Amino acid sequence: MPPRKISDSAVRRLSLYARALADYQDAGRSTVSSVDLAERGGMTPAQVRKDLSLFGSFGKRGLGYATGDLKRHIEEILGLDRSWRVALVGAGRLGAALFQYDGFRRQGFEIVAVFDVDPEKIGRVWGEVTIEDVDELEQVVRREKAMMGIVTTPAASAQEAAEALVEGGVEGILNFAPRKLSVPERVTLRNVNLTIELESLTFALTHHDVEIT
Amino acid sequence: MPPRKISDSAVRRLSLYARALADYQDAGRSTVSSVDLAERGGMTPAQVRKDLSLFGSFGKRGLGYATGDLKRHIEEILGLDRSWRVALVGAGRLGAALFQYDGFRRQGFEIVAVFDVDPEKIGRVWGEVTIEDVDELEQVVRREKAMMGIVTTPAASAQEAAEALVEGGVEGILNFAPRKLSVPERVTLRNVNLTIELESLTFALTHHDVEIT
DNA sequence: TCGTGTGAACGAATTCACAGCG
DNA sequence: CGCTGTGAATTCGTTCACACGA
Repeated sequence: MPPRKISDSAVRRLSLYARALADYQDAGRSTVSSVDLAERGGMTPAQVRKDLSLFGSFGKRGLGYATGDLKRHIEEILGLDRSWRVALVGAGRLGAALFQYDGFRRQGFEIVAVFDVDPEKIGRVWGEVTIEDVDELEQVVRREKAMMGIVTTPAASAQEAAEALVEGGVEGILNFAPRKLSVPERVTLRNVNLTIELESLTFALTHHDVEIT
Repeated sequence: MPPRKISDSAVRRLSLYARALADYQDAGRSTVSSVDLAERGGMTPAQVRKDLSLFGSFGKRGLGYATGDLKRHIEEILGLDRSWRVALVGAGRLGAALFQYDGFRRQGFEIVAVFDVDPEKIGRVWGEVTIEDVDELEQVVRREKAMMGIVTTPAASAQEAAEALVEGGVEGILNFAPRKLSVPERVTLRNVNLTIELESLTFALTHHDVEIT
């Protein structure tokens, strides 16, 4: 039922729908229309319907979508109907912030291992996990069966971290280091570059007259 | 010389070019081709040339682009040839991580005020700034002439934070709260949603056979 | 009637391909 | 020759508009 190919932006919109549906559910709405979802997420109703129709026919004509039903469908599509074991490389401030971030746990992301190079940090206990030496990364990741890795190391060590994660068997990496990583084809890579986000703002403020699409 | 309109992705690529150029400069390369820049940033040479040509003719045929020159041009285009005063709302872990983040300072982003609601945190000193009460936000932001704001509050207080920032006179907001913010037309808004980044990964891992474009 | 689902139309962004200049 | 700059071609994503079913 999923299509052969899909745009990343469509996938991200699914996440937005899931969140909006959770809110509607909390508000006691048993049914929502594509118009509802659209204004909630800042897109058009047609886009909502198109996105959803890629995966099936979840709505009822004249009525809309059943809130809980659609939410479950989307969560299943996104793979959120299970928990995900995650390894975190880099126990700096950003790593700590992500480790604590409640939104992750709530969506079923479980950080099962944390790594750093700093002897000062190795051995410290964060909640249920003990910070381990990156030298142990591959074997620990394999032992803990982590499927995804998050890289918050400095740029210089990010590639090394990624390679160890791949060796350990992760299938996806979320990279916060400002550096292009090379990973095998089979491993999915997503980058978050905080500097670029701010620079996209400065461009807009520097060129108020330019429309950014 | 800037076009009437430009895609956000093109702007973000400019940031990537700037970083790549800095690296080439450090490596002593006085000239780079669109092919060099492309493989460094994971795009095509044609795209690099198209992006740059939107803002001028910076290259020499048969030679390529002068590294330092092009870097300066791009930094000017992005507005990085000056410093930016930034207000940070939310002194939690993520706020702390961003406050410390060296990449920001290096690009000329200066966090000149930090706010929180927690009486425990208010009054604490972070480097050069003292954490202040969000009640003071508007006047402090105005006094400090902050042009941009970063929101790292919980979702529930994010809209309020954004409104106070706008009242204080900021022209751009970078929002990390998982919540759609409404701001006046003239204010530029960028969102970073960490959960969506991870969910975009879980989708990919759940549908290995689906090509994500 | 209301709102979905979807082929068709549109528009935007990327890639092609080559003329032109150093 | 090598590589840029750019119109033309193409691909991709979004929006339109309406048939259809509840």
